Amino acid sequence: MKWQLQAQLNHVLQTLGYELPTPAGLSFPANPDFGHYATNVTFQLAKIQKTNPKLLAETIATQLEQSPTFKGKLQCSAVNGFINFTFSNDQLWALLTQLEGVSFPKTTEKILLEYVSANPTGPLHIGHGRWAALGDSLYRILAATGHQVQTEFYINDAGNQVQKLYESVQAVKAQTPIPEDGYHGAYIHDLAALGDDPLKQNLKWQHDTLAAFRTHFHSWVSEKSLQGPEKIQNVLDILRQKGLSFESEGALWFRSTEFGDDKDRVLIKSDGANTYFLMDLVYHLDKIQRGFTLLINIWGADHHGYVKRVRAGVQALGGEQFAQDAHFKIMIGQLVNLFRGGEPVRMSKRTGDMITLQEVIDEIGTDAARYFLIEKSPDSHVEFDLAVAVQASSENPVYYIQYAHARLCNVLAKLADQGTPEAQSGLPQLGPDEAALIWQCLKWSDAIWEAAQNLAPHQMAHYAWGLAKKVQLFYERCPVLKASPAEQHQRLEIIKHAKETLRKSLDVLGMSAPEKM
RNA sequence: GCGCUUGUAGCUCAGUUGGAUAGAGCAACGGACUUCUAAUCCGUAGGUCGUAGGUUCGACUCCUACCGGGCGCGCCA
Repeated sequence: MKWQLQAQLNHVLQTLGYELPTPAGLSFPANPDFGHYATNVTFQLAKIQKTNPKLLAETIATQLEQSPTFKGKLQCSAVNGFINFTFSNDQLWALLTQLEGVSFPKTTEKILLEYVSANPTGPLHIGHGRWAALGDSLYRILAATGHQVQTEFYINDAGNQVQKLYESVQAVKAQTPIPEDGYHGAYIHDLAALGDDPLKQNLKWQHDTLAAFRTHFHSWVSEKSLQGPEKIQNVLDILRQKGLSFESEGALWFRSTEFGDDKDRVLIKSDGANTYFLMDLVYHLDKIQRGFTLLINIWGADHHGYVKRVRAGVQALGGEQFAQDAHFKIMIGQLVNLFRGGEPVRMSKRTGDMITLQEVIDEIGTDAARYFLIEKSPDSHVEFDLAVAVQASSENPVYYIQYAHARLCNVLAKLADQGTPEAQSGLPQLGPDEAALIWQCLKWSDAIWEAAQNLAPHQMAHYAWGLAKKVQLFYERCPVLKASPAEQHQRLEIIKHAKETLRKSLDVLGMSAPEKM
């Protein structure tokens, strides 16, 4: 909605002869008295024209309201120098009932979203859960807003860590001590007992956990599959031709300092082995060669030191285009601290190892786990209390949102039994709680579009909560079953839309929308 | 030491990219159950936005310095 109105607004301002330095933007006023949308374009204009923003706002507001585009459709008023836009209740009703689907601005980027990409050397932990919730919700949000997006899991199945995994499992089988720098978790003993290829088994476990977490990937790319000599040679050739590699101390280096890295990085070690970094460059060039124009990576904060060198590499290989954040985004998620009833939880009671994502899912369920991991901005360090997450109380927003959905389903079911009211002629008389709920539903497209633009799934968690709040209020104050036929008809329309919007909101969060609770 | 990140109500966090009187939830206190499912709703209280400067019509937001938290600084992956 917003971008369409924004486009209209800019068009009208242009025809009125106002020259804007940047297109006028719309925002949601914090105070509901200030209408549904607001613009501060008057402040920018006043600066250029050296006039008083308040007077300017009054002039423009009048002009806008009289313009053919907005006349009779939108109330435009000048307050404190802002211009506020308000839909009448009739207009809200029309928007709700006449809206046929939602169209988003066209996008042309081909997006590859890579996330989790855990080492196949052990079980996933709660941090992986956060990247999984973040990545999968982001995928759902991007897909729902018309983006071309694919998700991918990169398997680090080559190199020392995997070697150590094999050695550790082998040691247990041979009943010899596990090497000092090997893996010592209880799961190593499980792997030894199972007898299968430990790497494949770990991958299966990870895959199963991610599936239980409702997280799905279009592709799983193995590091091994990229080890063909021609792919590696290709990367080395490009760097050499651009004069970005050099030999020193028996190793081959990438001159990443050329692109702002703190120091140059080794590509081929003096013992002749490829570094993990070189393989990552091969992988990223492969992404670009597959035709993706926007790469998004989600990494844990413990890898942020790696950002500069990979950016440098991608810029060197993919060209200037990929130097821009617009084409290569690296999202850093802060780590998660687990608690249970206020006490820190690090270790699993069962195994004594780091508590796994699977154990968290088993304990609190996928819905709650996903909500609490997605609720906060990726930049914030999450303090996640497992005891709160399972509480069936008002302390728990998961139930609050799902309960709102279940309540609406219940009313709809009862209404279906008792017979739905006939459509009424004439315009509905909307009360404030009805209008507020309608507006919250209409804002869904703005909310999801902005969450997509900002790569910020947590904004959808807040939106969903806000919608649930409006639903609960409506439920308290606007009975449906006992309403008069006219009221019942309009309320039925509203809760049908509200239910569907709640369901869509829960869906992009990867949460279920129960019909009964 | 250097780099990234973070600091907002007692607690957990938002803050629409520089706008209007800084917002929610929980906890606290007071109220509402002959209900469409009380897993709910209403009200009250709670703040020098880490500190100090700077930029401008206007700063939680941008810049600088300092203080505190987290993480990272391998020819590991």
